[in-house]
Formats: sequence, structure tokens, C-alpha cells
Amino acid sequence: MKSRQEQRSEETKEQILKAAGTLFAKKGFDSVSIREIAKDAGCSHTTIYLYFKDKEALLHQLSMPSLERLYKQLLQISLMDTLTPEARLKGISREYIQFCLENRNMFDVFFNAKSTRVDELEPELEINKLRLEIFALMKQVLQDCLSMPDDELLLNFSRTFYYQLNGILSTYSYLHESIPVLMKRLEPTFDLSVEILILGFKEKISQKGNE
Amino acid sequence: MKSRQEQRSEETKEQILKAAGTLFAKKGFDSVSIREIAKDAGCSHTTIYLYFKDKEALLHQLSMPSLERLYKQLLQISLMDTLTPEARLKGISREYIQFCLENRNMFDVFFNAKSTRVDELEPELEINKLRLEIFALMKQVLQDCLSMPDDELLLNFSRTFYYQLNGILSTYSYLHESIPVLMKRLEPTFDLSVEILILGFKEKISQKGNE
Amino acid sequence: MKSRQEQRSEETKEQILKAAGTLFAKKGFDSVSIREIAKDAGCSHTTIYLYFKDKEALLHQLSMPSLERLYKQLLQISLMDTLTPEARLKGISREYIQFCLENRNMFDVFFNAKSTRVDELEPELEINKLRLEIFALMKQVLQDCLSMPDDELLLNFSRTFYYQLNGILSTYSYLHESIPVLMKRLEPTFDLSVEILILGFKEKISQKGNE
Amino acid sequence: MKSRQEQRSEETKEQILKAAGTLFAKKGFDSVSIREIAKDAGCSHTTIYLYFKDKEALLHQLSMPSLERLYKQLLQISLMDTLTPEARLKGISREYIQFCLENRNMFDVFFNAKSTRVDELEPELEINKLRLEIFALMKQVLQDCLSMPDDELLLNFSRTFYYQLNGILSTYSYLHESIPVLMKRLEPTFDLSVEILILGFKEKISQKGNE
DNA sequence: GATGAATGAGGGTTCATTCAT
DNA sequence: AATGAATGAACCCTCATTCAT
Repeated sequence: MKSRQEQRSEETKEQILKAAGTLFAKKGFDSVSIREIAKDAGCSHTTIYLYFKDKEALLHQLSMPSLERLYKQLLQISLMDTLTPEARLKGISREYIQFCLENRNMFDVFFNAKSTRVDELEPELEINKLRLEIFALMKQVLQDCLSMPDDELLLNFSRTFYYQLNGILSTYSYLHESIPVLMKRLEPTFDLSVEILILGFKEKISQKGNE
Repeated sequence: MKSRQEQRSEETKEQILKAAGTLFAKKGFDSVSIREIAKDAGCSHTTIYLYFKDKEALLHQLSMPSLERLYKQLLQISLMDTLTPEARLKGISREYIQFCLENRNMFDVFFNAKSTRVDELEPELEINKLRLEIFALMKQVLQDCLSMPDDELLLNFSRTFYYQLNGILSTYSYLHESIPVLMKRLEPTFDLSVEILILGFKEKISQKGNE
Repeated sequence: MKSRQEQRSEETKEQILKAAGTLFAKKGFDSVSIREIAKDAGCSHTTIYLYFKDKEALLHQLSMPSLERLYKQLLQISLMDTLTPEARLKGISREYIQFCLENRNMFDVFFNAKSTRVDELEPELEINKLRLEIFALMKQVLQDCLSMPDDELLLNFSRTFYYQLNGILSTYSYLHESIPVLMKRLEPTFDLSVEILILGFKEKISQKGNE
Repeated sequence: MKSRQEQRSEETKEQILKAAGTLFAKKGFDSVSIREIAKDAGCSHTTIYLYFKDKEALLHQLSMPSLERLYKQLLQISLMDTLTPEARLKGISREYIQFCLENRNMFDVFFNAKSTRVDELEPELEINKLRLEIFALMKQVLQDCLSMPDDELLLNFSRTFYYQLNGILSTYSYLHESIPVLMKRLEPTFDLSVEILILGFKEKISQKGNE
């Protein structure tokens, strides 16, 4: 059982993470200062260093749980066998987009490794690993959807699919609309995009077959 | 006719813009210092303030000509009637991608209005106008390609297409490969993406027709 | 008789002193942090403040016993009547040098009163007293060595002798060699220095006698 | 001819150097902050960075000219053939001591390379070179003084001599007396030290001869 | 028109120290 | 007796910007 002190400590840490998350998302990693985070978290800026080695560590501790949560959600959807593969693909797409929009330009950090230094492979690797796993998951569902072998073509299809999602994100991640409103308004368009792609993929396959 | 002094003055300005453009593209807006630009431009850092109100003004003055150049190039391709509409669409896509990659994180600035200030609407609007024109141009070529009316569906197709391009960009704009190498390696994939989309669009249209 | 608690308490204090001593000696007063000491002492950094008013107090409490130990060792050597006076002088020199080198930059603190505060005269005075006693002891042995009266000349000889030792120390106290290695390598040189001085002293005396 | 601006600039730089010199000498390199220097120099702390890359650069720019000046003075004395070698040696000693005392614990910096990092050899090397040259110069004069070959023994004598000087310095460099007063009071003692050493050296040589 | 000099605000980080438990 | 949490002061350093020339 936790003592009151421990509880307070965890609260502080939580508040720091929360403040940092919000600020990073709003302004981008580089543009947020430690003092700014501290202010929003309601503690001294030095307190942050009690819980995180440095600014970058804060970022990584912040990203990993979110990403892991995302991955689990996507995995769950991919396993729903009550849905058709195409429905699963759409579900995954929606979830992915919604998550990334909710975390706005944190998305940059997650997927573009914006703030990683080449000489520090460890933390980067973990994120990269997750990124790859998410990509692999999408590829898997896409394969189910198209009933095709796991070949070079599937890889390229997956890339195209991945581009599409990221394109949606980068197009909308700076808008100042609230997420639910945005999702409501654009979900049909997003769904259409997925549909188009699937149609295109299938057509491409049948073309290949006819060659 | 310009006096010699005026000429020199314009040269300096041009060099500042050139240096800033290169640096912003290479390192991103925030990571470039005024002194760095001045050094590359071969002038004092204070000189920059003679021509530009502040760092941000420099950025905006910088974006417009580039974007205009891009627009003209895209327009040119769209008018090449020796090419099939699909070839034109591919050409435009390649050009657009290459341009944005070459200007790397500038892309953020151009298309995501990252650094716009609320109090200065003018430049922002101009950029937005161009952005919309580029979008319209793509839509036009897409329409030619699909021989369809200019309706809601075309609009959504265009969005999907636009997403795809931006997705490619956001996926690759942080890689440390040189542009030519990158383009060589990924052009087939990019082309495939465009193909898939067109196939998907056509299929969607024929589905609609059969309803 | 001490209660178990008292015993534990003293142990902790002892460990703090030991850790601080080692660290100060190795890295210098300023470069050692309280937390570092606590870590090496196996306690929390706040515990240190239970036993010592502040960092400086720790330093002073630390210096005295060491210096006293040194003094006792030197005294012991000075009383070894199995040795010739010259051998005693050499022994004292070696011991003194070794001690100071082992305590490296602590030497600064001990002998140069680097970190003394004006408002707290007590500890400083004690250190000064010990310093003077060590000096007096060397003077005594030097007198035995030279069979001369305790006059102005002896005082100056003692100073010269003291300078020599300190010169050796200040020359070598920053080297990164281990003490035993260093001593082994340079002991002959140190011994030579002492010899030279004694020869010089004797010669000076005989010159004086002939005047 | 210098413009007024250039003149002012040089003045500022000079004042920074002067302030830094005094403070380093008084408190030691590590214990002096950039802001402290700026305050004493009457400028903003950022101004310091206009003239010096960083704190360490300031230190090195500060040390080199002084050291070079010292070296030239010592060299000059060593070449005065109106003086006996012994007089030259005494002169050199006095000059060296006076210089080092005037620069108080800067002496630490000069001769103990306190603040040098191993990875930056350049500046350290220059100082080391000068240090060695000064040592070589003393050795030369000592050789003239003793009319002996340049052998191992001479090297050890030089070391002993060098220790003696440094011993004097380290003994007195923390006192709060003014230099002229100090020199006046202790010069006879310093001279005596040199005398003693020379006598000792000569005696040692004659001993060797008789073996 | 152009520039070197100078600055204040702010960046991340470390530290000795205090407080509540 | 002992500790983890927390803090303010201070560290070096960089920046965009202004001022006098």
C-alpha cells in the first residue's frame, strides 16, 4: 500500500507528464522549455529532474506508453473476427488517425523521430520497434483483405496505405478544430480513401493476373 | 533603371534569401540562427534586419517565390498535351514530391502554416491562395484523368490524392538520404501509389455507375 | 556504554566522513557534491545534514583527525633514536609528502586555508595550530640534524626546507599517476632534494663560522 | 589608425581580461562565474562571448601573454653577462616568484594545467611548451652556475630547484599581504634558499668527485 | 546601406539546502 | 535517526534584436 508521500510523488510525476504531453503536442518538442512545463505542472523546474534524467528522457517516457496503448488497440481490432477484413482495415485506420490527431504534433515525435540523436540508439530503437510493429500489423490486415501472398507487391501496397494515413494526418494535424468535430466531418472522406485504395489494390492484382 | 547601389542592395537581399532558404530547408526554421544566415549570405547579421522585419518575415518572403515557382512548374506539366492525363498526373506528383523533399521541413511551413501569426494575415493568405490553386490544379488533372464531372466525388478523390502525396512526404521528409538517391529508390513506389489510386478511383466510379 | 542506536549513528557518521575524505582527496572540495558523498556513504544526502551543519563543516571536521594522524606519525618518526637525525628528516619528508599526495587537493585546504570563513575562526585556528606544530617539529629535527642553536638562521633553514616539500607537492599534486607508482618513481629525487638541502645548510653554517 | 569604435571595443576586451585575471587569481578558475567577470568588467555577460569562445578560451587568452612576458624576462636575465651565473639564477628566481605571486593562484592554472581537458590538446600544449621552456632555461643557468655536464644529475638538481621555487609560491600564494611588502619581507629568505641549494649542489658534486 | 558592439531574455542543467514525514 | 520531495539560486551558454557609428 502506498504512503501518502508516495502518492503525492506519483501525482507530481503524473502532472509533469501531462503538462509536457500537452505542451509538446501544442508547440513541438524544441519549442517547449523545461520551465514552461514546470509552470503548467505546478512545480519547480528542478523537480522535473527528480523524475526525468533530462528533457529527452521526459519525451521518451511520454511517448512509449501512448504508443503501446495505440498498438494494443490496433492489435485488438485486427483480431476481431466478427468483422470482415476490410472493416478491420477501416477500423484500424480510423483508430490510428484519431490517436495521432489527438496527440497532434506529438505525432512528429512518435513517427518521425524528430528529436532523436544518432548516438543514442537505445530509446530510439524502442520507438522504432513499435513503429515497425504497427506497420507490420497493418500489412497483415491488408494481406487478409486482399488474399494475396506476402511478397514485394504486398510490401509496396502497405507502404502506399501507410502513406495515405500519414498524408491525412499531416494535412489535418495543424487545424484548430476539435478532434470529435473533425472526425465526424472527415470520417467519410477517410473511409473513402481506404476504400479507394483497396479497390485500387484489387484492380492492380487482377491486372497482374491477366498479364 | 536601377542605380548601381540599388543593384548591390538587391544582390545582398537575394543572397540573404538564398542562404536562408537553403538553411531553413536543411535544418528547419527554429534551428537556424540569424547569424548563421548572415554568415552564409556573406553579410553582417544586422544587415538582415535592413531587409526583413524579423526572422519570421524572412521566412514568409522566402516561401512565396518558391511556391510560385512550384506552381508554375506544375501548371506547365498539366498543360503538356503530348502526355496522357495519367502521365501528367504522375509527372505532377513527382514534381510536387521532389520539390517538397528538396525543401524538407520548409514543407511544414508552406503547407501547415506552422509559424503564422494571427496579427499578420496578409502573407498567410497569399500562401493559402497558392496552396488552394495547387490543389485545384491537381483536381483538374485528376478530372481529365477520370473523365468525370466536377462534383463532390471528384473533390473527395482529390483530397484522397492530396493525402497520399502528403503522406509520402511526411513519411520521408526526415530521412537523411540525399534527395536524388531517395527519389531514385522510391520513385517506383510513388508511381505505384498514384497508379493504385487511379485504379481505385476508376473502380469506384464504375461501382457507382452500376448502383 | 553506547546504546545500539548510538553505535549505528556513529557508524553512519564515520561512513560519511570516510566517503567525503576519499572524494575530496580524489576530486577536490568543489567538485564533489553532497549527493555523491551520500551515495558513497550509503545514506541519503539529507542524513549528512544531521551530522554536519553544511558542506564546509564536513570538510573541517574531516581535516582535523587526518592532520592529527599525520602529526602523530611525524612525531613518532622524529623520536626514533635508532635513526640518525638525517634519516629521521628524510623519513619525515617522505611521510609528509606521501600523506599530502594521498590527500591530493585536500592539501590545499589543509595548508592554504582555502575555504576558511572569516566568521568561524575556531576550526581554522585549530588547523593553524597543527600546521605550526608540524613546522616546529620539522625545525626541531632539522636542528638535531645540523647541531646548531635555535636562532634566526635555523628558522630560515626550516622555511627553506618547508618550501622544498611544498614545492614537490604542488608540482606533483595534479598528476594522474597513482601514489605508490609516483612515490616509487620520484622518491630518489625527493631524497636527493633533502640531501642537497642538508649539504647546503651545513656548508652555509661553515661559511658563517669562517667569517 | 583605429576608429573610436575599435578603440572602445579593445577597451572592453581589455577590461574583461583584467577582471577575469583578477578574479581567477583571487578565487580560482572554477569559482568564478562569467556573470561575475562581466560585472567587474562593466559589461553584460553576453559581451564576454563576443570576445571569447567560452570560459576556458578566456583563461587561455589570459594566460599565454603573461606567460610569454615572463619567459622573455627570464630569458633576458639569463643573458646578462655582466652578472655572475649565481646572480643570474637569483635574479631569475626572484622574477619568477614575483610574477607568480602577482598572478596569485593563476599560478595554479599556469603550471598545474588545472582546467585542461584531455581531448583538447592544442591550447594546453602551448602552455606546456612554455612551461618546459622556462624549466629548460632554469636548467641552463643552473648548469652555468655549477659548471657541470648536462646529465641526469643536472636534471635532478633542476627539479630540486624548481620544487623549491614552487614551494615558496604555494606557501605564500594565499597570504593577504601586498606583493611588494611580501617581497621585501621575504626576499632575503628566498635568496637564502637559492644560496643553500647552490651550496648543496656544489657539495654534492664534490662528494661525487671523491667517490 | 551597412556593420560591429552590446544586451536582456531565456535555454537546459546542477547544486546545496530545507521541509514534511 | 533517517529520508524522499521539493526548491531557488546559480551555472554556462545562445539567441534575436537594437544602437551608435
